[in-house]
Amino acid sequence: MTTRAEARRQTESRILSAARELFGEHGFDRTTVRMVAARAGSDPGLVMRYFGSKEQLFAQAAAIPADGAIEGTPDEIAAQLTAALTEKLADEPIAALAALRAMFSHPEAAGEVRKAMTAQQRQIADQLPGDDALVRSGVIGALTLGLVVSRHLVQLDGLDVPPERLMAIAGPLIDELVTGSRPVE
Amino acid sequence: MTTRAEARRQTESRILSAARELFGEHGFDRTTVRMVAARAGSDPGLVMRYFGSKEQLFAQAAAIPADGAIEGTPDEIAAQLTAALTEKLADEPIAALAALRAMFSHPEAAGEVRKAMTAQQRQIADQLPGDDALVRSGVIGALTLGLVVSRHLVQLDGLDVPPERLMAIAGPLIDELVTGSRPVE
DNA sequence: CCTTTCAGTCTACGCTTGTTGACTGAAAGC
DNA sequence: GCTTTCAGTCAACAAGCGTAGACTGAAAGG
Repeated sequence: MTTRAEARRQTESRILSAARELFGEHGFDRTTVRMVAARAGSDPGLVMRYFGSKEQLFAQAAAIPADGAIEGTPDEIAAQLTAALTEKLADEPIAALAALRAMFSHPEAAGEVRKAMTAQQRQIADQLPGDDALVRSGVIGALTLGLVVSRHLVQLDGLDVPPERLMAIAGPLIDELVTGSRPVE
Repeated sequence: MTTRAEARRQTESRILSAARELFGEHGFDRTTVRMVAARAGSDPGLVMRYFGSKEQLFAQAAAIPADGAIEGTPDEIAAQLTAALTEKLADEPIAALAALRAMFSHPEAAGEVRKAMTAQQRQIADQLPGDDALVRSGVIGALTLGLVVSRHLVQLDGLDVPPERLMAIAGPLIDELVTGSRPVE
């Protein structure tokens, strides 16, 4: 027996999943409410009733999953950053990609991405040595973003290798950025 | 006296400029033919007649400006890459940004970006030492993309500094990627 | 059992979009 | 000077969009 409340919860959840998938695949503009409803085996009108508007549906579907706080000694920070990046390179981070996608076509979402990235970046910078810590942690963010986008979205040739091989190259860069050390000349 | 041919050239050029600006600002989907025509002081119908379709207009407006071939010894390559990145960080590369923006909402454009990046990346990899040269040159591309996007599009806090300060940090990373050297432990 | 509630469906609206084609008037060609 | 060409304008189109609201039928509640 399916109660009414339960049916509703399931439907809402199916809609949200479909929205996450489609926003991740096609971005905000090229995803229509009708597409979401169809994939969820539901109805456009129902989507509107449950989520208010396409805008609000997006806000819930593409809420940026906050990376856990990163803290500790520089060495520990480097390890955590490396682990987080490895994970992002391994399986497609749908939600994060949706957010990035949206940033480029959807002004409001851009603000969200900026806020999320800035917050994390400041938090990291506070724990790094050196007077250009904020810039360095910004470069870490840029490198991370660049790698994720280049691998998953652009599907750049050379990056189509196991995450471990990528990290063998990117890892030392992160270490260097965290500690502020210089490479051998 | 303005000849007819000259007037046409000027109009096409105005349309193309407006398209470049608007595609760069708002991406493909959120830029309408009417907006382009208005900014160019022209007419939507004329835009269609001259460029065929919005799609073709975009193709011409956001054609990715091929970076000049990069070649020489590893040291020379590193220098050229550094110079190119410095330039990209200094002034907004509108066309490239438009292409990147479009990539997130427009699958076909992603293919263009892939082609352009892949070509350059292979060309560089051929001249680098080491057996993981292709991966390293891919990471260089990712780092470049990440920095440009983070600075100009996300407008990330820490990266809002003079290009020289950024390059003081990113430059060594590129050197390291080019030569395949390891940082001091 | 009868009424109320509410998940889910269907239809249609107003609007914007890319695109087309008929029209106008001035430059080009003879 | 007369015809042809063609840059530029205007109005309208079909299609697709987000959204609203009336409707249906089964579960909930007394």
